Amino acid sequence: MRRATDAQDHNGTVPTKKQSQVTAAPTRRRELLDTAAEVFAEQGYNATTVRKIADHAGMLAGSLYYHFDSKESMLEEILRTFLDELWDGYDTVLAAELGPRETLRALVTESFREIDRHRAAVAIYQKESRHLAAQQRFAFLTESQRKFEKTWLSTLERGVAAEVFRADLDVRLTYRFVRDTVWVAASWYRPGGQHSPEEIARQYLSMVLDGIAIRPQPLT
Amino acid sequence: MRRATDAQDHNGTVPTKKQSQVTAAPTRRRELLDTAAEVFAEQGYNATTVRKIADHAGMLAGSLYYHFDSKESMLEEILRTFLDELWDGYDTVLAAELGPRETLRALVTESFREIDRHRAAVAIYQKESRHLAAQQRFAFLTESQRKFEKTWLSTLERGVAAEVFRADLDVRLTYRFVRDTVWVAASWYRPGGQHSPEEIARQYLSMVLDGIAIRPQPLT
Amino acid sequence: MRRATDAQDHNGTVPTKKQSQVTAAPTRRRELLDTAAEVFAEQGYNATTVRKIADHAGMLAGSLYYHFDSKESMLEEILRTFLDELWDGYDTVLAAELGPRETLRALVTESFREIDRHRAAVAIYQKESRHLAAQQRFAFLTESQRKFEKTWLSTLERGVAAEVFRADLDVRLTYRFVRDTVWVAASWYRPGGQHSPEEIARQYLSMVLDGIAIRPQPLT
Amino acid sequence: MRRATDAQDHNGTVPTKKQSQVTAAPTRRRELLDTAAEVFAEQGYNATTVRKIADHAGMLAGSLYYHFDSKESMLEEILRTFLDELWDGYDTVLAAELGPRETLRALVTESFREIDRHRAAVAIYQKESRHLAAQQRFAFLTESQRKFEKTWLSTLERGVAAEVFRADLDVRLTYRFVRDTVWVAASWYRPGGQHSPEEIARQYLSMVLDGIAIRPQPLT
DNA sequence: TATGAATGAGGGTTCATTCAT
DNA sequence: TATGAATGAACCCTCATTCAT
Repeated sequence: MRRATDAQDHNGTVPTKKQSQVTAAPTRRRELLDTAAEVFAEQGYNATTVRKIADHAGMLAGSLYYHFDSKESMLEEILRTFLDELWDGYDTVLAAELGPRETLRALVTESFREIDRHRAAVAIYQKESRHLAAQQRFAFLTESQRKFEKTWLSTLERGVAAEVFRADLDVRLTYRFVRDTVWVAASWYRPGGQHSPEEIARQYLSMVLDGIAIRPQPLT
Repeated sequence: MRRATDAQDHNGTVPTKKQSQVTAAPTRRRELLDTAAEVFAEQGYNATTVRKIADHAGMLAGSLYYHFDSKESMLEEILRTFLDELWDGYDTVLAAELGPRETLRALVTESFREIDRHRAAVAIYQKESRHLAAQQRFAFLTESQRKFEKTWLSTLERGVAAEVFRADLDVRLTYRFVRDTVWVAASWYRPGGQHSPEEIARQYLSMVLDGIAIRPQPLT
Repeated sequence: MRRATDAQDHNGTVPTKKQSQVTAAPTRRRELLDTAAEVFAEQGYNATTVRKIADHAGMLAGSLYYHFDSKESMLEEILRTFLDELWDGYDTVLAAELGPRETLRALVTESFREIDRHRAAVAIYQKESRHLAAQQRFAFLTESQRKFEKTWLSTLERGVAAEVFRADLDVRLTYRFVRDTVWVAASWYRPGGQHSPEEIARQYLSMVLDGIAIRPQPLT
Repeated sequence: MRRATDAQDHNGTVPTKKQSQVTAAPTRRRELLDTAAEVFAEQGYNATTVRKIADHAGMLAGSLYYHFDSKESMLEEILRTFLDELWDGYDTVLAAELGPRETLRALVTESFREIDRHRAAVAIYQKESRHLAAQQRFAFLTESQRKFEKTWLSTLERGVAAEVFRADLDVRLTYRFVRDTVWVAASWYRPGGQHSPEEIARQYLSMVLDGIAIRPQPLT
């Protein structure tokens, strides 16, 4: 867990209380990162020039280097911030030690909340994480993914053991199914739309758990 | 002649439907496109240099321009070829005028077959189509997407009307759910793996239709 | 900072009519354009590499793109600036509504002054305008040429009507004769040489009007 | 006078009688050179790709290399052929040892005949000779130019001495005036137009010798 | 004689980055 | 903090040329 700059550690967990910090710097930093994330998400990391980010932020390209070491460090900070917060949420859920079905429900809901909060970051993660993972600097992505997989797989397995989830399905396949199903939503989700993250979570869970087909009425 | 031919021998022998004449030119063209698609899929279109493609093909960067107009035209041909074939398959399915449930089953199965055949192209489509669609040249992507949406939505609606699919779900949400669920598979699918496309389709359909939860045994 | 400044100090201090404010930017721009024009004129536009221009300007090739959009846009600006100034001069002459002979004299003199001021641009115009005119971007060349032709032809015709110019010559031929005769001078003219533009104009006019042959003494 | 290929010497003087030679080769060679010259003249040597020439000739770029060593050798042969023929004509004129006025008349007429015969070559010469002259390979251009200058200057000087040409003009200026005046005609001349080369020569000579102004009627 | 395919040396251009002000 | 100008590496692409067939 090398960190490019020290400043980073400081605002990793300042999401809800904004202006509380006296120094304006972290706020500006966050604004710039949000701007960058938005552009990265829309155009792709590679296709995004530093100039475009600067344009959106109303400054010149060179000026960004007063705030950040490099384009890549911006990307890193965006993804790290997102993942840190995601795991805060997940860890809280896991700490509650609910049953498998409730755990799954809670994780999915938490995921949609993160999509709501970090839509851009999630979209970036989706598109870029695979080839970024190759770089040493982004090893934390791989690590997070591993934790992620472990968390979900074990939840699913607990569910199968408890006869809450079907046993006739390939667990890895199910895992991918659930995982993708949730996260890809970031590609079309627009915060402030007609569905709240919780409402979307409810519908998704309903589909994932019970399917989209009407069940044949059993006997009656 | 490095990796190119490896990927080649696998799905390279598709010209069964196209030109029976084994003219060298089209073959070489296809080989190069397959190579390019592989690299595009792995590293992203923007991050892929023409040089890298040429390396994989065992030639120099400039030599590619004997066969193609530009890097972009390679991308275009890759996507077009894929979509053309996809719609061949879909249209055949639709022409059969099956019931909604069977149509959905057939479309999903066909989709996984396309993923099997054009994994790289699908992955590229997934990652790049959004921002490519802005360009006039790639307008066909938008058009295809529109047809796609219409096809799936109407199938789902027919199913709801026929009381085959649940009526309590937002249809657009369901559409996105099913669509994404299927296509994202391209991001992890590896042809020649332990599951055949049909087997994966079967399991996916089972999850999508009936959910992953065990149904509370009625009566007993 | 090699040759650029040499050529500069010579005709570089022209901004008397433009912006009195000595903002650095426009000056730099002009310096670079003068450098580029010099190289274009000497080696031909196509044979001139952007790197050569940069070398002459004492910078790297890429740096030119901070100031200009492209090599072509440099060419465009060079030609446009020249033609704008040329027409400023011509229009002033025409506005004076002199007789045909005086008009011709004034136009020729003005032309040599422009050659003196914009020798490089004139040389470029001479060599490249024909095939540039095909491009939409350089349509202004064709337009200027049309105005040019109209101006000269009408002056000649007025002169013929007024029995100042010979009537036994093909007017178009005469037009080309005068036009070429003047402008080709740019190919050998060197500013600061032994003849001032006005002196050259005088001699040229003498040849054009009265010929190089000694007239048979008419009776006396 | 180095020559790239031997074949060259053979068709230097075959212009009028085409198919007389048994071997078709030289004819093909000449055709290709004519094609090349046309394209060079229209688009400029540097802007002309070998492919364009080949297109015009109905073959592939590589095939030209069966006939010629290089693009540059084509250019060389085009210019050499033209200059050889030009000097044939000039030398004939000079051998006649006419008076200065008749010599000038004959040289100008001969020049227009060459323009008629080798329009493309003349245009190329006009545009490219300056920067080609720097290359060792094209030293013959400089040499020819020197001879040219000597010929014209001495003719003019003889004329001044014989009180046939005006003495009040700078001879070098007059030389350039006459020279340019004639040759630039290649830039607009179209063979087969309404004026024959001889007719154009006559009018040009009239302008050059007597001017375009009406002489003030002396006494009467 | 001509083709098809490839080479390899640039050429124009982009862009992340630097740095003096 | 931000700007303006420049760097330098890399990128896409072009093109004269080669060569086996």
